[in-house]
Formats: sequence, C-alpha cells, structure tokens
Amino acid sequence: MAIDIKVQDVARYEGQEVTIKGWLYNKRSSGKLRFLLVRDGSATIQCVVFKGAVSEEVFENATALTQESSLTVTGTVARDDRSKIGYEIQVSDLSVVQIAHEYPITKKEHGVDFLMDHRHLWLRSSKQHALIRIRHEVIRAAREFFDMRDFTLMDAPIFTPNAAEGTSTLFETDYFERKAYLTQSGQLYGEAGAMAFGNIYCFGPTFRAEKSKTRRHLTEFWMIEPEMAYCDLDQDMVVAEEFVTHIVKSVLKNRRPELETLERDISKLEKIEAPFPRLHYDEAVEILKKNGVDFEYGDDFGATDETTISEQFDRPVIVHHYPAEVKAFYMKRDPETPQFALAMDMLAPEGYGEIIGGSQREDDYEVLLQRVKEHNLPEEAFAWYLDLRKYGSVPHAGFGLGIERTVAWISGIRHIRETIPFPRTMTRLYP
RNA sequence: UCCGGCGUAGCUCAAUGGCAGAGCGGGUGACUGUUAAUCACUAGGUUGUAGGUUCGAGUCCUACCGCCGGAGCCA
Repeated sequence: MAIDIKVQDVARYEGQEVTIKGWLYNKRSSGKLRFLLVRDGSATIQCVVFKGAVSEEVFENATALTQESSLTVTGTVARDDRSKIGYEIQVSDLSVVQIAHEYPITKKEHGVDFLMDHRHLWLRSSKQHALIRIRHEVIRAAREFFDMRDFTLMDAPIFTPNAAEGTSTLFETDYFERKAYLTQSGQLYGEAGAMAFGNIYCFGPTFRAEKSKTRRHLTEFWMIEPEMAYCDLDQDMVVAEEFVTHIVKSVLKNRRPELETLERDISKLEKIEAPFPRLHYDEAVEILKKNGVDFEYGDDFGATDETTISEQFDRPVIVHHYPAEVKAFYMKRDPETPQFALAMDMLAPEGYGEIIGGSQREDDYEVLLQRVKEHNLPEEAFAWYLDLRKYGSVPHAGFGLGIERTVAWISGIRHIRETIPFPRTMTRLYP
C-alpha cells in the first residue's frame, strides 16, 4: 500500500511506493515517456511515466495533463543523479483531479502588471513561494524573540478615532455616522499596555494613505511594535539590534534553500551581528557632508541620504538624536540637549532604507499636554493617552519594525510588493 | 501632487511615415531520459481611447486613460 507523503520528505522513502497530491508544474515528453514535474506545496519532484509500465488509460491521462492541473501520483521513489533534489518517482498509477484551463503564467518572462493581476496564481511560482516562506520565518522569529523575553502580546485596534501624527495620510471610514481612521501605528495603545504589563508587543497591519509610488511603499503593511516600561533610549536601541540580529540568524538557519532560490548573497547576511554602529544625528550629517551631499542641517533624511549613510557600513546602522522639530509630538526630548529628540531610526544596509523607527516617549504630563497643543491635536481625543502620564508615569520606550521592508532586505529583492501575499499600493487593489 | 518612461497576438517583444512579424503559450503530429526538452504543421490582431497632420499613421502632434520608475512623506 502506498504511503501519502510530502515531496520535501522524499529522501526518507527511497525504494518505497508513495502517493503525492499536487499540481502539474511542467511537463516534458519524449516518445513513450512523460516527465511530469509535480509540486505539492512543499517541493517539486519529477515523476516519470513510461508507457510500458502503466495502463493505457494512465498514459493517456499523463499525456492530456495541462500546466497546473491537479493530480495524485503513485509510484516508487528512486535515486537519480540527474534530478535536482536527488530523487524522482517512477509512476505506477496516476489520477487526475482536475484538468486546468489554459494557465496564464507561462515559463517565459512576464511584466509586473500582468503578474500582479494574477497574483493569486503567481504565488505558485518558486520565487514567490520562497519569499512568502521567508516572510513567515521573519514573523515567526520576531514573535519568538519577544515571547522568549516574556513580553505580552497585546494587539492594538485597527479602527482608531484619531491620528498619531496628523490626518493627511489616514484612510477615513464611515463608522456608524462618525469618522474612524485605519490605524497608522499601534504605539499609543502599546504604551497603555506597557503601563499594564511592563513589556508588551503588538503585531498587525497598519495603513498609510501616503501618495507614495516607490519600491519601498505599500498602503497596507505589517508592523511589530514592542513597548517597554522603565526603558530609556539606549536600552531601546540594544533591544532593536538584538531583535534584528535574531531575525536574520533565524532566516539563515531555517530558510537557506529559499535564500538560494532568490540568489541572495548570503555572506552579506552572515555579517549581521549586534552591536550595530550608532550615529548621533550630527555624525550622520557629517557623513553626508563628507560625501558631498547637499543637505540642510535640521532636516530629516531623505531616501538618498539614508542610502549614503547606510552604504558606509556592512550592517544596519542606528541614527539617534534627531532634531525634535522633525519628529513626532510624543517623543521625549533629551534633557541635556533639548533641541534633539530621544529618537532613533535603524537603516538597513544595501540601500533598503529605514526598517525601524523608535523613541523614548515623553512621560511628563505637563510637557506632553504642551506638545499636544503645539501640534494642534484635539486634546479630548488624547485624554486617555495623557492619563498614562497622570497615573504612575515611568520612563518608557519602544519601536516599530516594518515586516515587508525587513523581508525585502533579507531576501535581497528590489521591490517590497513581492514580500506580502496581496500587496496594496496606490494603484493596486486587485486581486 | 510633481518629474520621467512605456502602452502592438493570451504573454514577452520587433516593425526608416509605405504588405503588422517573431519567440513563448494554445491546438495537431513525431520521438524511450527530458531539464524553460527538441522538431514539423497550425490557429491567433479594432496596434490603450478620442481627435488631428499626411496621398498614406503602430510610427508624427494634442488630450485623456492605464501602468512602471523616482521625488516629497514614511516603516
């Protein structure tokens, strides 16, 4: 009796009769032979149908199979040096589940728009398969990191009544005759969690209505955001660099074949080790000046500035102490140099840009109230947030890591849209 | 929102202002070891839309639509 197996486990069944359930990835033929490349989601294996070894009906069925038809195959696992995975299956029986219609994605090249229109099918191809599995590992490792350190998972709401940093980039929705906005960040709620549990993290989708059309932007992206009570900026940076190191090491350990499928230069990832270089804003500006960049002191860094800075290092770099003027209202100012915020950004190497943004939060009630007013934010909407400073306020800090940018960097792919199953951009809402 | 590029067969692309083509995919057939198999035959077109210039427009001009890349903003 044949055993049901997953293709990835095929080596354990050499010489045995097995059954695999999958889809036809490709088919080649030569006279009385049919070579069926069958994928089952775990891996792909070549199944050889020889006319003399099967019934006439089975051979006819094998001949009639179209690309992506679903089928089950029974046969003997045999070692074969010509196979990329070392094994193939000599077919004894085969049954067709469904003959696929003409499959739109062919073995030849396709344009991005066409592939994105067929994203639901494109996910079956080897490169997309590898990317989604690396994404899974990044998320698994990220949660593992905080779980191991006894952080409590406390997710933030998606519908929010107000904005953390201005309303211009918010998606507005109808909420029973009121307005609600899709969240841009779980952070403010995370701060409530930190005061309740000490250390928490939240993980979920966030939404930005920015009219950005670059390879680093999505309108819907996933963010993991720890928030820690009794934590200052220095401790925040230590957690951030250990966190990113853990994620990279996990992907190297558990998803090496996928990195190879993507032809990632693995040696670059092997250099990622905490501590990361840290630059005060002033030092980062110095680097820009040295490289002849035209930069106005006091501004935030643009995309090309970030690339110039990160190119100086072979691992992620943390820039801290940004001018308070360009940063969010909730960030605490450095008591010794109040023109700077206790903020930090982590820039990924190889020009992948900012993957982490974080800060120590303002913990003084009067100062925070003043900031809310200065930024013309509705005071009543932030009453609950201000409460956190009235009832046992403590120094606290946190950060957010963008999953898709992290996956893009680790995978070495150019565009962020392939790092999420169904990307949402300014121009893409289908499928 | 601004700047730049592209739009021709199901897909990827050709075509000096002068007969609209190839490869892949589809169909039919050949082949006992193929690796994006190969070979032969075959079907497949309102050249993004609307105007304009011209004897003649896929090609030149104008507008619009769609997509791509970048800037700003950000993770």
